[in-house]
Amino acid sequence: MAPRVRFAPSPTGYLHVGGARTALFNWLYARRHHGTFVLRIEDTDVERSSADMVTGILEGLRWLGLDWDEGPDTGGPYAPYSQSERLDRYRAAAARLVADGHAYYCYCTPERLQAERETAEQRGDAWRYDRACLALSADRIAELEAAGAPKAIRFKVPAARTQFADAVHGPIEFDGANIEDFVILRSDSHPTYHLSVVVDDMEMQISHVIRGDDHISNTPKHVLLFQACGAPVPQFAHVPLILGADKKRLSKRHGATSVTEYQRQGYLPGAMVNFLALLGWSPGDDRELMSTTELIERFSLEGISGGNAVFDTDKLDWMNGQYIARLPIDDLVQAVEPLLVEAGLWPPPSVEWLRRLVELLRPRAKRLTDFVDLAAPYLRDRIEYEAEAVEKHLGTPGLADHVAALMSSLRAVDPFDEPHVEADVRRIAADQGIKAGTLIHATRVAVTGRTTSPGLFEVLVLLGRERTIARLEQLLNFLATRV
RNA sequence: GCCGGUAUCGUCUAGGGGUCAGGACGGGUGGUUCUCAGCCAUCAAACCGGGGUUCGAAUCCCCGUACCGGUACCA
Repeated sequence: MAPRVRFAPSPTGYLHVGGARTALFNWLYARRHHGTFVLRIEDTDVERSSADMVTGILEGLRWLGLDWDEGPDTGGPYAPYSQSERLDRYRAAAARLVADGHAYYCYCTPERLQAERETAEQRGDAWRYDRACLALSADRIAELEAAGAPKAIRFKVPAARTQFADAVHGPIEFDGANIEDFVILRSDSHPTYHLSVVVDDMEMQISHVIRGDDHISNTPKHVLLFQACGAPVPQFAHVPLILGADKKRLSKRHGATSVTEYQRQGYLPGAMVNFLALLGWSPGDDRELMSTTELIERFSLEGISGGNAVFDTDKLDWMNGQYIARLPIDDLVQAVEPLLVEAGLWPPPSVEWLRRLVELLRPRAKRLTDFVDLAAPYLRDRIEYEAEAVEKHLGTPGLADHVAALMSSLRAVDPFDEPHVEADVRRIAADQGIKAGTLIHATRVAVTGRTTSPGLFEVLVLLGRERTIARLEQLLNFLATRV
């Protein structure tokens, strides 16, 4: 049977890279096995959830190319896909559990529970709910009801051991004695996470639950709930967490954590997906650069590592550079264009010209945003000389004469292409009795203001004769004022 | 504290009773060259510790340690 998996983010924040990876693993699994990828919004925490966050999460997933078959916007056979619209189902399920004897009403006040925990803590003990309300007499219950006491519903955890098979960790077992009678329905009649996930996974026929490692200790509760509801228990796969460089859970302190932020910083979605896929998963061989199609073909739950993984920005940068290098040139130009516009580096002389510029700059860029700085000298009229460039390359005695010689020679070069321009520059250097490198470096400063650039002859040809000469002239003026 | 998980180069990982313990990022060195980047070559770099089992353990078992997660009327 085709698997049904789901990604169930809670819209209490943006799409975190950890969440994105969980979504990716689910998506890859669904696509690999021709199953269904369901997107469900877990917004039972009304206080902390917001519609904007939902929008942001959907946008992040779309940017990564993770499309869902059923979800809050697309609908599907098990709609609605937002938990806030499914509250009646949770209440019904909770009532059923009470009726079946799997759950019971609890009138304990949060204050009392809190106090118990604190005193236990002081003794150094763990405190689990003492089942006070399980033993309530009928009279007492009537009394509480008459007084209108608020009541929650707790699940009656059996004493037996609960076991489940985890696709990445193998068999995991918990002793019922270590699991307290957890609340499934709050006194305000909103479900807790445990109830809502299970009810939804059950109703939505989810076959595989692929989620973060941090849910392992919740899983026995969920297994118990599935069983109490008489539903089949899905296959679980708990994927390790993503850590920062200091091995702490990845957070704002470590830099960007939201996928939107990575998008803004100039990472390509393909690179992001490839990188995330390799964080905690391996195809089993040495392949690193894989297209989404390949990822789908090779993905398996067995390939997921058991241990947490550190998010290595250096490797992401490398990978992004690889994707930039392989992107079809027109796509790359299109991606860079808005950044240049935004930076006021617009318009270029022509589309072909811009394409050539991007081609020259491409191997030097790790992120799309790098193009802005890289391209700046070519898209501005005035060249500003960097101090280091002046110091290193403009101090040659008699440089003005050499530059003047080059300038007049360049006026006559025909055609103005790389081989001819190169031959010309080298000839002038020889005529002037200086090393070609000296003239090349000075010319580079003239046309870019910098010490580094793509190959000089390519740059000169890109700029064209007129602009090259204008910039050499600007250099001459600069040299004149400096003496 | 208790419960659960994890442990191979700095990082992501492959492998798995006998291997030169492989790859990638990052780092070093060299080559290409007008610079930078890229590309190519090359080097350094790891099986958490202790006990078993075994002819042989990094691999299997036990213990310990470290790290991570959970321990809510959050998700």
